[in-house]
Amino acid sequence: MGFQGVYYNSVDAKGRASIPARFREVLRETYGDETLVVTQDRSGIAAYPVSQWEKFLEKFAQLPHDQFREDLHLTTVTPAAHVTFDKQGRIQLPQALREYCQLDTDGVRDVVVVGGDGKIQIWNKTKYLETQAEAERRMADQRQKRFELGL
Amino acid sequence: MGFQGVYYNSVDAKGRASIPARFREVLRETYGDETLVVTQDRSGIAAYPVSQWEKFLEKFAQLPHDQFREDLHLTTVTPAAHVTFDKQGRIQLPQALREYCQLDTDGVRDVVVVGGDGKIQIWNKTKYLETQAEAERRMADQRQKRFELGL
DNA sequence: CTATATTTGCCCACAAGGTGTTAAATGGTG
DNA sequence: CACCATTTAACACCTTGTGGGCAAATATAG
Repeated sequence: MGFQGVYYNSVDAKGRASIPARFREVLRETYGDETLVVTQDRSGIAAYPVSQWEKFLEKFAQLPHDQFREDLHLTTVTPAAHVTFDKQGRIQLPQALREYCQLDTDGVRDVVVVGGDGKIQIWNKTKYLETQAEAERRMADQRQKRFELGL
Repeated sequence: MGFQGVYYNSVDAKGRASIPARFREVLRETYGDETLVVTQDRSGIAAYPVSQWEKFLEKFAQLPHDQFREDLHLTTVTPAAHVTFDKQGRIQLPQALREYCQLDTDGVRDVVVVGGDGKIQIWNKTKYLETQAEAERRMADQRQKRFELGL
């Protein structure tokens, strides 16, 4: 099983984020990795097992040199950083990424760590709740579709 | 017969909720499951027998990558957690879900556990009563429809 | 190039949260 | 009213997250 679940955590004054023990376990056991690659992702941070990230890089290298590749390079490849865990299971988030998802700024410390298969996402909690609320509002009109899926 | 009935229960200080013995029985005998998958559902928590949840996931995987799928992923797939019963028939509700349905916060402990076919719903009791009252108000205008159904 | 500040990593200790068990309370049923 | 099933309370134990101190590394200023 991949990364699964939503966890409310916080970053400390030094910009360290705790990654749920469960996720660390999956990282080791499913991916055999000890390291994550963190980068930007739709106003949040995405963290990938290194092995997965490397697979992505190979595909990326094959891309034709067009606008898409350039944009992807700028937004995703360039800001990426390899991070390792300290003894307490925390990773150090690069300052650039913290700024990018408006952490840090005036005492914002609450983050939401979300597992989505193959990757871990780290959100500014406020942003997460807003995004979620919007999605929910849109979903309200889709009861029939939900029902058809067995929910 | 599926899950049926309304039960007023409570969550303990650590966020565990008792699931009615009747429901546990149905879970075992009708679905052959020992585990539930809990997730968000319209400001409450929905709990599905794992087997049902897996069927849903298969259908979900087939969906085209559009807005609806993304919203469903964010609100339903992502926050899901597998939970098992302890000796007393309780399940541990993840913190994120408790917060989502405003449990826990300032000593709110009362929940309503409702059976709806194929799933179990867990509501904040206050919210449940409000929702119920609204539904009843809307129903007042539907006497004809009710009559046609033989009520 | 040296001195001073800032960041980063490492370690410890504490607090909060989760798990399991036992015992008491509650509520339905005969 | 008494019995039984079931839920709730209380407790101890373990895991996990969080904050702080300190030293090494890096950056900044003199």
